[in-house]
Amino acid sequence: MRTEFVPDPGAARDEMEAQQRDIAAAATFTDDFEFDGDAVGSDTGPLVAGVDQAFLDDRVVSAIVVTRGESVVERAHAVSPLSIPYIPGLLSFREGNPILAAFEELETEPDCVLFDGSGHIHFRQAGLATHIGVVLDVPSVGVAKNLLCGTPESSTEGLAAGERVGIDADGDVDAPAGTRIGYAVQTKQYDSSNRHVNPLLVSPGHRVSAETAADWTLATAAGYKLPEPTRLADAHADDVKRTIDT
DNA sequence: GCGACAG
DNA sequence: ATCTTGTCGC
Repeated sequence: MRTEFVPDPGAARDEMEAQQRDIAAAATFTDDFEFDGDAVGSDTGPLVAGVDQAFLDDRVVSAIVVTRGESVVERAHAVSPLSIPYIPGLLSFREGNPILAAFEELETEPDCVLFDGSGHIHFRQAGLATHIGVVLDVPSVGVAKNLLCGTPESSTEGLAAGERVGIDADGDVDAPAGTRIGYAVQTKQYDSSNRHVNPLLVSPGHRVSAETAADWTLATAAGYKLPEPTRLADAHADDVKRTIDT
């Protein structure tokens, strides 16, 4: 674990931003290995983990669910106190350590981790998925429901399931304009209905390319908008939260 | 000064 | 993220 990159909620804002630039420099937005879509659906394929959180008053439940093909390999969670409020662009300083606490409870070593939030799609190219991915030095992907920054190369409205639209860096991103930082990914869509499903905003966290990040998302989606590992982690976090109550 | 902004 | 029942439309 890269302890020098562990987030410090007590740091000053400019120090947090400086650390994010260092993390972006240490991150890799290229593929570490070949992506095998068929293997992902196999029971002998890669271990994919989903991470999600549920909130209480001033505490947070961080849940991790590791899957391999159709089966769940392991579930883990941690309950932690929240030290700072949510600040756009500094999410990892609020939720990073709680997530790392859950990872300490995890025995499995995932081949890829799906985080709820952005990775490369970030003002300083170091969103939650990138930050934690670099700290743990594990291939990671950021899966968000809303776009933090960047500009779609074309309309992301009415995409069919399986389609993707590139998201490029703009003036809000600390990267050359036009740099491909992610994709709007349509994992689910109603074909014969008036209803619409908004695409997910996917970006590489660490050790994966933007294209592969989108591939992982589509390969682990199973009929629902969210990738299966993420859905399961979401449900697990809620279960634990209900057990604790208020 | 105003707007914009993952969870 | 969270507070929450019904309700619209496959």
